[in-house]
Amino acid sequence: MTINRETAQLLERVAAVFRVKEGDTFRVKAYNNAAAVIENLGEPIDNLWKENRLDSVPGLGEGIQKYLSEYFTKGRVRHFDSQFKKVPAGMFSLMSIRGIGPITAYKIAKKFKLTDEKTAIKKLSLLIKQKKLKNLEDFKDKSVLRLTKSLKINSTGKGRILLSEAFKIAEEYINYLKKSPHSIEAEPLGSLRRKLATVGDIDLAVNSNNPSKTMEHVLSYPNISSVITSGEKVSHVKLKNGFEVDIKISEPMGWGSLLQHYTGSKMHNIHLRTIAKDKGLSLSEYGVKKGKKLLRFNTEIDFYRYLGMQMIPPEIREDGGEIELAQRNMLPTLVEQKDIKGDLHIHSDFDYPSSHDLGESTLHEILRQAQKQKYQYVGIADHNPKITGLSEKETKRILIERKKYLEKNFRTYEKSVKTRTLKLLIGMEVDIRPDGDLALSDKLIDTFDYIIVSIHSSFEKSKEDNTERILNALSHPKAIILGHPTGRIINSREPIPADWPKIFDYCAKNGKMLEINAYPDRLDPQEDLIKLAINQGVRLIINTDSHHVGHMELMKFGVWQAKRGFAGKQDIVNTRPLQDFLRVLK
DNA sequence: GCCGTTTTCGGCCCGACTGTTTTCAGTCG
Repeated sequence: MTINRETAQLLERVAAVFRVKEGDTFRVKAYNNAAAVIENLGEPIDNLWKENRLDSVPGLGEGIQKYLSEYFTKGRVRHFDSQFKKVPAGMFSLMSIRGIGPITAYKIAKKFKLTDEKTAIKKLSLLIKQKKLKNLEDFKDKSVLRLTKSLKINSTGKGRILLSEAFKIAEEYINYLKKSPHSIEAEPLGSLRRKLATVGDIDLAVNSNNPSKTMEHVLSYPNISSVITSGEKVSHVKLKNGFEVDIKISEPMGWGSLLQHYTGSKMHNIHLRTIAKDKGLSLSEYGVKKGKKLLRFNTEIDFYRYLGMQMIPPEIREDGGEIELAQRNMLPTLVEQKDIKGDLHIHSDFDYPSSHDLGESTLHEILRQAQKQKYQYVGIADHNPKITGLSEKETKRILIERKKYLEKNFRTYEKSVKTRTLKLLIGMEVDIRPDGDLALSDKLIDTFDYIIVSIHSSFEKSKEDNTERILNALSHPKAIILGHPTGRIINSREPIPADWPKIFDYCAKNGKMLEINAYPDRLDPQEDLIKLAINQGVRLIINTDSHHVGHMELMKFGVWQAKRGFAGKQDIVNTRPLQDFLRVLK
């Protein structure tokens, strides 16, 4: 569990205790809100604490900040522990089941003395089998049935998944939805539409002239394994692959409002509502209420205009300053996929004793794909040869052979397609070693057009050490790109700590580029760091880190990540045409 | 507990769906 999830869960639990033990629902809301904010943070919350930046997070006030400090220092919070003593611990695991909130969880856990988190769900299943749950007032047959269903789903349910995975599932469903004669259009909603690196539930919307017929179509999707809830406007289903999908239906008149409302984020919408309220308006998924009159909106542009601001692109609707900019008509024009003119981080299938994994596609395949994507330049950046067991002389021989291989294949490619519209750059991705040295001698590095420097080992080093390592690596004149800067692997490796403002300052002053790595389980760096880098004047480059020709199409994920960091075309170096780009490279 | 270009007190987003109910509480997003 990541530190952000762990911290969010702690606060959610405190909120749950307050919910069942006290009447103050606003305090509950404050804790839940703080939990949500932490969960969606772009960087580890304990990093913020270490740097005394907790007060920069909206939703964390004096009180919760104090508790968090105690938590990170001592590993526990006295005040929280005393709250937890008031309830049977089993209630917390029960809350992970859909349909069970704090109140139901408490009721069940108390009645049946479920004091152990680890066994509570198992015991609940047993109680249902033994038909003992009906002993609980309010719990009639239908409730038990619903619970049984949820429990079954719970055991096979999945957590947050990669954007790329959610995207694929959503795309298939959307294609199906569009086939209904009554549907006009279908779109993703929520974090999927905002292009968050990970997605919890998949939410979709259909614009329809005949909602009831369309809902029938929605529920007839062949990949559904069970319908969890279904109403006339909203249904929630579970697919055969285990993923849950929410589908909302709107008539054309209210399409813009629905799309806007369910795209969120929650914090973005709450901020909009406070603005609306000041104008005497009230917002909902149906539109804007002015007194008793409901104003509906066909498009999101109309909706935002009515509130007195520019249309805000979904990718930046996180209440991270976008609303204030939109009100002043100062939103940046964000970078688009069509702006990208090259990709400098591609691994080829040239076979040699490499320090890390080789690519799987030939140069011809890579070049063909690059042309398909209308690129003007392509950079091959294989990993450096391994450092143990190879003499400098052998390494040199490998690199010469590789260069010959790439150049020769490039020439035969040009001949075969009879065009010269593509420029090949020969680079290399060179490891930043634990001590900050590069894994290739200066002399050999000089033979490349450019190198990308990346950390591939010793991820546990301190913030100071990492900062030194990176600055040292970037000091080489050919080291112009810092590859996957934080090294995070989503759901498996945390980003490394480093003094990013200091590193960005160095990059800005020395023309070094920060890579936005488009590979879906990296999407590195996170949006907050992209924002910071742009503010410090750092040049960015979006690369795919392709190890297969198919990966080159993942560029869109990097573009979306850049957008989430408020990046405009001018901030991204590989939007520049070839000659311009080559000047920057020098 | 959080928050403030009317406020350091007094507000705190809004609605669908479900189950068990004749008006609502709990849960979810």
